Amino acid sequence: MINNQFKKGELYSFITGKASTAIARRLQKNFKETGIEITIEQWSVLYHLWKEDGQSQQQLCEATFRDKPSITRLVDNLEKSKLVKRVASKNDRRSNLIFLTKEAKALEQKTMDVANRTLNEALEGVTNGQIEIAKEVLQMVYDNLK
Amino acid sequence: MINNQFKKGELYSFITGKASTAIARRLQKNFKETGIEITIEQWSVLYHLWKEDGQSQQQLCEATFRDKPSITRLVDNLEKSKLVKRVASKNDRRSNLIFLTKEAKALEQKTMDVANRTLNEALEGVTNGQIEIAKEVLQMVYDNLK
DNA sequence: ATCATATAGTTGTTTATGCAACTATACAAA
DNA sequence: TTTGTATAGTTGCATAAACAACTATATGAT
Repeated sequence: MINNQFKKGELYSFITGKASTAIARRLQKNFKETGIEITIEQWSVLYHLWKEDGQSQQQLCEATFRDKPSITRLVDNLEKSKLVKRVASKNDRRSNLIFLTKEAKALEQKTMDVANRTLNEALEGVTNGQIEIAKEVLQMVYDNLK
Repeated sequence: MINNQFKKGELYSFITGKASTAIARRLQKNFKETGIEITIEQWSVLYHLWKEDGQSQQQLCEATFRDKPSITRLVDNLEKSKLVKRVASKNDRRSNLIFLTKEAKALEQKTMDVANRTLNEALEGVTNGQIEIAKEVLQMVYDNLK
C-alpha cells in the first residue's frame, strides 16, 4: 500500500489538475489582453518550433505530449493562421516538416514575456525551494505514467 | 522580479500540465479496463455529488472549477447515461438540483478504488513529504489565479 | 407594485482531445 | 521482386472547454 495516508480530499485536485487549468486560463487571458490571437495549445506547438524549427509532426507529438490527430489539427489551424507551413520531407515522403513563418517568429519574444509574467503571477509567494520540489514531483508523476 | 531564476525550460511543463494530463489519461484507461463507462470529467461531477447529493448546477460549477455551459452539458450527458436526474428546486425556480441515481451510487466505491490505484501508480517513488509540498504549491498557484 | 439588476441555466460557435479506422510510404525478410 | 510490417499522417465521430448571447426567475430600491 504505497502512500496510503494520501487522503481522498487531496486526491481530487491532483487528478483534475486545477492548478494547471488555472495557469492555462490565465495565460490565455493574458495573451488576449496583449493582443496575441493564438490558443495556448497552438502556443505550445510554436514553443517547440522556436526551439527547433522544421520538426516533423511526429516530433511535435512527442514534444507536446499529444497524439497524431491532435497535431494534425493544430498544424491545420496554425497553417490557416499563417503561422506555420507544411513542407514535404525529401528524405521520407511520409513525413511533413513544419516551418515557422515570419509572423510566428515575430511572436516569440512577446509570448514568452507574457508566459513568464503569467508564471510569476501563478507562483507569487512560493519559494524557489518549493518550486524545485513541485517540479520534481510532477516530473516523477509524468515519468511513472508516460 | 519574483522567482526570476525560474528558467524557461522548466516553465513549459508547469503551464502545459503534462503531469495532470498523464494522470487523467491513465485514470480514463483504468476506468475503461475496469469496465467503467464514464469520462473523467463526468467522474469529477459524480465525485462531488457523492460527497453531497442534490447540489445545484451552480454549486457544481464552483466545486469542479468549470463554467456554467460546461456543467449544463456534463449534466446533459450524465442524464442521458441515467446517472443523474435534474429536479427543479422548490425554493428557487431558476435552479436545478442534481440527484444521483441508484446506478451512480453503485459506481462510487468501484471508481474510488480505481482512482486511488491510479494515484498510487502516479506517485510511485514519491515521498509523502514531497507530496505535501507539491500539494501546497499547487494550492497556492490555484489561490493566486482563481 | 415597478423597475433595474443579479443570478441560474441554456444554446451556438470554435477549438481541442481521444479513439478507431484509414491511406501512403518505408523498410526488412524471403 | 514480393510480401509483411512498421511508421507518418489524415479523417470521422463523440466528448469537452471557452466565450458570448440568450431566457427565465429572483431580489432589492424606489
